[in-house]
Amino acid sequence: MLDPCRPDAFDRDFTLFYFAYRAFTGAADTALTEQGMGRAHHRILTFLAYSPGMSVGELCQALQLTKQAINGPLRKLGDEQLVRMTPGERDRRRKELHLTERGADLERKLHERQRALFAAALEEAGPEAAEGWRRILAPLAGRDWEAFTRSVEARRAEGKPQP
Amino acid sequence: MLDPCRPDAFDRDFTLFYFAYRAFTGAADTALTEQGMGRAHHRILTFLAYSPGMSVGELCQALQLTKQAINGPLRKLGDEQLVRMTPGERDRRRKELHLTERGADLERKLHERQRALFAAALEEAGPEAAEGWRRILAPLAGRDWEAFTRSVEARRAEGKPQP
DNA sequence: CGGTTTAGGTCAAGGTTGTTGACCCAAGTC
DNA sequence: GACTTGGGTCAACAACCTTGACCTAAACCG
Repeated sequence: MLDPCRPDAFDRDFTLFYFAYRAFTGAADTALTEQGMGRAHHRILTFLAYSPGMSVGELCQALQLTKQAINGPLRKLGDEQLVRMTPGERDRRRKELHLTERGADLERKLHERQRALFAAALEEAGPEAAEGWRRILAPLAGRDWEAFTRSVEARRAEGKPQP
Repeated sequence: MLDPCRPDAFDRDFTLFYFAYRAFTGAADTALTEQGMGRAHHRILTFLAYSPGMSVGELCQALQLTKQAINGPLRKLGDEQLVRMTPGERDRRRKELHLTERGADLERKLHERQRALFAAALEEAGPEAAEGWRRILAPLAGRDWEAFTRSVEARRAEGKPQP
């Protein structure tokens, strides 16, 4: 099954990956540009939608950006009432970040099309398609992804008991 | 099957997408940085591996970059004997771009790990995983991808008869 | 308690990477 | 011969991110 010399089929997958990612982010980016925002804002919204309650530092680590780079976009999102920042209960130095109603709405709007495309692919190709996608991407994403999801679930587990 | 309000499962997929893409490009980028190259060089190699014979203009369109932005990286790749540029047969204004042996070697090295991960996922999850991956990504990639693959196949069909 | 570490914010300088705009040549088209 | 097109080049500029230094407030610790 494995051609050791050159499994050329993958060349196509690599360019497909590139196109898909660019379309994925590009659509949201152009929508945001009209509101004076960009890639960074998009990413923050995406991450907070999946993982509410992150701190600034965790966000920096997840996005691999410095705090200086994050500060501008994050402040703008706060000013626009899209992200709420509350001091942590146990450690008030931490800022816990959450989407506001408006922020969640915007995130939904940004990914409306992508969700629809995902859903359509599931309808057409069945849930195995989504499973296949995850089984390919997760190994590609590697340790960073594992660490990230672990931290997300830890936060979730911790938040549930005392809401 | 479709929750119209918020099919929240996809939030996770979106962050996974981000991590996977970053890991995918990041690995190659760091490898290239040591040789004074970067993202753009990586993309050019990837695209030429899948689609040999592209012209400079087609490459610009595929990568959505201006000719000024492409010129530097492309020249460097030529200087390093990684890419060969030959005037087109029918239209000598066009430059037809191909990987050299060394270029193909480098591309293989850059994607070695990704190929292995793909292959491992196929071993483990079966070919449906790769099919699922493509059935999700292709709709996401949209028209640009369709147009691109069409042009690639047209070039292939044209090149075959008279090599 | 007082010293040290940690989370976060801010200012400044610098680099990389891309853009637009103008101008050029050589090769094709009419 | 006039015009268009593929490609190259120079220059100015903008977006974005980096490093590095310095600051506050809160937490930790002997």
